Amino acid sequence: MDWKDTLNLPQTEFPMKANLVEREPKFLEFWEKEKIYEKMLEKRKDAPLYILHDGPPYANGNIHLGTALNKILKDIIVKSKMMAGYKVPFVPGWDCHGLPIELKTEQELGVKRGELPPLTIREACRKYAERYINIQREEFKRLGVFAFWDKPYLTMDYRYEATIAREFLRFLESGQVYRRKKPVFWCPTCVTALAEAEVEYGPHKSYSIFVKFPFTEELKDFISKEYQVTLDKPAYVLIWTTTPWTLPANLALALNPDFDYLLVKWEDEYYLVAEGRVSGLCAELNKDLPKIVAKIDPKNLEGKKTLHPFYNRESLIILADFVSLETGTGIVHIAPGHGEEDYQVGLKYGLEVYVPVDQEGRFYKEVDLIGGLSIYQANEKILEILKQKGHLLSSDKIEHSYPFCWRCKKPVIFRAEDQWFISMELKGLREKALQAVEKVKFIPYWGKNRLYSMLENRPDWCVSRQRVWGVPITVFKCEKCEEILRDFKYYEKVIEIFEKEGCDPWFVKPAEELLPEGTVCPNCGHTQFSKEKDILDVWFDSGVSFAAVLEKIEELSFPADLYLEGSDQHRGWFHSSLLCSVGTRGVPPYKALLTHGFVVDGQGRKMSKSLGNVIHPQDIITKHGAEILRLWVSAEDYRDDIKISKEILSRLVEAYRKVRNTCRFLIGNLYDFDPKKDLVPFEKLPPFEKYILYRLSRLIEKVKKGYEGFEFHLVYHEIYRFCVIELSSLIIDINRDYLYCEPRESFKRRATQTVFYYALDSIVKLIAPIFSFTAEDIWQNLPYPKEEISVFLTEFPDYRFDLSQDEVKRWETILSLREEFLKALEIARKDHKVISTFLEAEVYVEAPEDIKELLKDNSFWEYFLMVAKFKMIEALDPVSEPQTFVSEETPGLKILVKPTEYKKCERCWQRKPEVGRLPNPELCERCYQVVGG
RNA sequence: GGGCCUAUAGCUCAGCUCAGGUUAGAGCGCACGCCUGAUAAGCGUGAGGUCGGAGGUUCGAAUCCUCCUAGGCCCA
Repeated sequence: MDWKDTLNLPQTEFPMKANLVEREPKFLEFWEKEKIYEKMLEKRKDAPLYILHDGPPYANGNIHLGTALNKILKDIIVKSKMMAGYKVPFVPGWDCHGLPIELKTEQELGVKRGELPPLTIREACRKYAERYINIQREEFKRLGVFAFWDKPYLTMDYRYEATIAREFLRFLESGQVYRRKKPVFWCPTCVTALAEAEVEYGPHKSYSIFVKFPFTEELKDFISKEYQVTLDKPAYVLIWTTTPWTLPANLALALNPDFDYLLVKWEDEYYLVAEGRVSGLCAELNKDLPKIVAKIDPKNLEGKKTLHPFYNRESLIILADFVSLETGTGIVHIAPGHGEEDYQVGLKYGLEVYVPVDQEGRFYKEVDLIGGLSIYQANEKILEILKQKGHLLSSDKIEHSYPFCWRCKKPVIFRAEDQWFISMELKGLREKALQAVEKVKFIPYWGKNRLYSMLENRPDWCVSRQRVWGVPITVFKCEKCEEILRDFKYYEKVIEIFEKEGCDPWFVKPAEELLPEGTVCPNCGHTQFSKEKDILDVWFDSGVSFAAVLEKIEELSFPADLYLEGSDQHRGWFHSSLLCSVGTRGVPPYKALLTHGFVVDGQGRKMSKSLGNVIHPQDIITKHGAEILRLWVSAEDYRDDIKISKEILSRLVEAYRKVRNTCRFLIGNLYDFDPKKDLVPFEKLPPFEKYILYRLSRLIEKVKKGYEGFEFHLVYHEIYRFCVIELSSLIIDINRDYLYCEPRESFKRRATQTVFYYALDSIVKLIAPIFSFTAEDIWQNLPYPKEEISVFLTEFPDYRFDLSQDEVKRWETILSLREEFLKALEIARKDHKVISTFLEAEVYVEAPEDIKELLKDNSFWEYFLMVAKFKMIEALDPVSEPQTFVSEETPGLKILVKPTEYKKCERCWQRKPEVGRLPNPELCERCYQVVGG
């Protein structure tokens, strides 16, 4: 007969193949239909709040692996915190305003800047953002992310726009905002100022010219007298520049006060250069070493003047620390209107912020010689003029790193414009921000250092943009005396309008309709006011999200427990949020900051179209399922860069199958188990089962700790390892005989099932934040009554199964002895070929005194090693028995494996002495009893 | 060019930042073998690392210091 029918084989509908790609949407549907996330929150309505505040992705384009990684990490936190007993309302957001969308929209409409009225563009931008919000929302949902998808926050919501304006006014009113001409990155193509974040660097070909600034008579005299030299030939200060077009704006020449300068004679002319550059210059200019005429202390020259190389005016000699010896002549041409450092040092010397170039990069008509030319045309013309005047020493071209506009990819320039700034100093914003950093917890710890040094060094925040898709800088100015209205009372009406209609009206209504009736200038009594035209930097929009979201939405609270973004956000959102919050509330908007790295390919290189190594989330979802993406996010240590490759994915797929299959085996063997009545109390369990449960409680401990410390890769590895070792390779393999062959109700079988029950119950909950789809799949297939309709409505297990230290040690020794026996058995099978399966083996062992005690229970070891016979004997002789295995790990341990003579029980396949001697010759005693003779 | 970070077996990670100390661990993959009552499964054994490189401190360094190389983020 076929004894198979008498066994308790596993039974389950839970499929081995997950078919994730097809089945994931069904779980998404289930979660949505059953409102699982809402129920989670409802269930924890009185639990302590945990606020993870979503950093808004830009509402443009599809999601990529970086955004997917970010949202999955957040989801793992939302779910794990919730299952650890917190209430975690997660409101997703989108950043909607800004140049990229405005440019895209113009492109789609086929128009250029300014060709359409602001409201038309704004309307189109709004539609564009909406479109991508919907796309991205679906993509995020597909990842299995739980959130308030139906009520996200959008920076273009009317109420949000009103908040942005209000928060700006707080800065204005508190005296932290000023307007000043200042060089900023300026894109002449897009005709706008750019934020630092909107500029990218790349190689660029520029001129490389050496220009002569003639000494004034006064300077000649001074040097002649002071240094006892006769300047019988023309004398010049020599400078090097890559931007000839900035020469018309030159107002000064800067020397480093710490360098020595030389007056040298080359051919028939005198030049002033830094001593440290002379030999370098000779090489570059292909000249012989010059004759040194005098060594000059730059401090003596401060305040002296040269002539401009082609205009009839002078250029002031000044001192500046930033002048270096790396390139050029050690003397820097200063144009305060066209460079940040130039501007800074210009302020110190009281230089004018002179800008002869208009918004589109053309010289103003009234500029001599080059009026009306673009800066590129001017480059050529200036070279010509310099040559003509004999003031061009050398001209060449070089390739170097240069800033480009992140949208149009064209080179940008530095150009001073009237801009609005939030001051880092006026009200001590920098100091307050630095102090606030001290109060924040950083994960990893070095984030603190990074944010700190950025705040320490950053310039004032230029918040104005000359565009329309954004929130206006709500400032009224008296048309007569130019007084700015700073008091909030002048703006209450506008804010109210914004709340109801958004900020469109600002662009079309006259000032008097936006101001409270009867407003008069507090300074001069005038009644006519003008509106500011610029809009706010988008970083300000997202920077005030704490005010628009955390403070406004009832379920949330300020400050947040956690902000979680990529490491670039130290200069982005982490930074702007901190400034906005500290500047208006005096405290940081977050208690902790968590940073992750960037997604790179298998070789650690960044993903780029040009390298052709880009992987899209969609590729992985349609091939493996979103679950694999979630595993990837959890398995990798996000503090470093996060690698992804085909090999990494295939390892994840295999790990996934292992976990799934292990759970499937547990499910299949619990089909007749009712925890209510069949559960064996821990104290009554046999030692091995107890040990496994002890290991399970250690796992639970580690996993919870892993979640708490945001170390998800440890969670992943620990759970995976537990499935492989403790479950699959140990108790499942060893106790399989009990499950299949012992009577259903037997103690041995119920004891094993008890372990399975605890293991399955724990694992399904512990993996849920990561393996969300699969945990739900398992939950829906549990063979016993479920406590909740979804695994997400449960909490992490808190079983504690303790063993004494001695008992744990004992088991560790038993397991290492087991490894020795397995080695011996494997050698007997593979090398000596005396057995083919361990079930056929007889094991004889000679043991050292200290472990004899552990090896004396023959039937335990027969069960534990799954062998036919186990026997400890006094002495084994490797000489007479050359097949004896001598342990290296455990000195004195010798093992001899022999094939058994016992016959195989046809039911349980174990070899037993009594097989053949019972009424049923095919069976062993146990099986004979079980099948009832 | 500057700031911060990373570099341990083919892959993913432990160990290492603020305590330096036995032959550097795990799982997967790979090779070989077993099983065929988890079966597009399962079990076993084995081979893989001069801890990115070079110096230094120390009786002793994957762990501390310096420099270099490669890569990432941010800035110029």
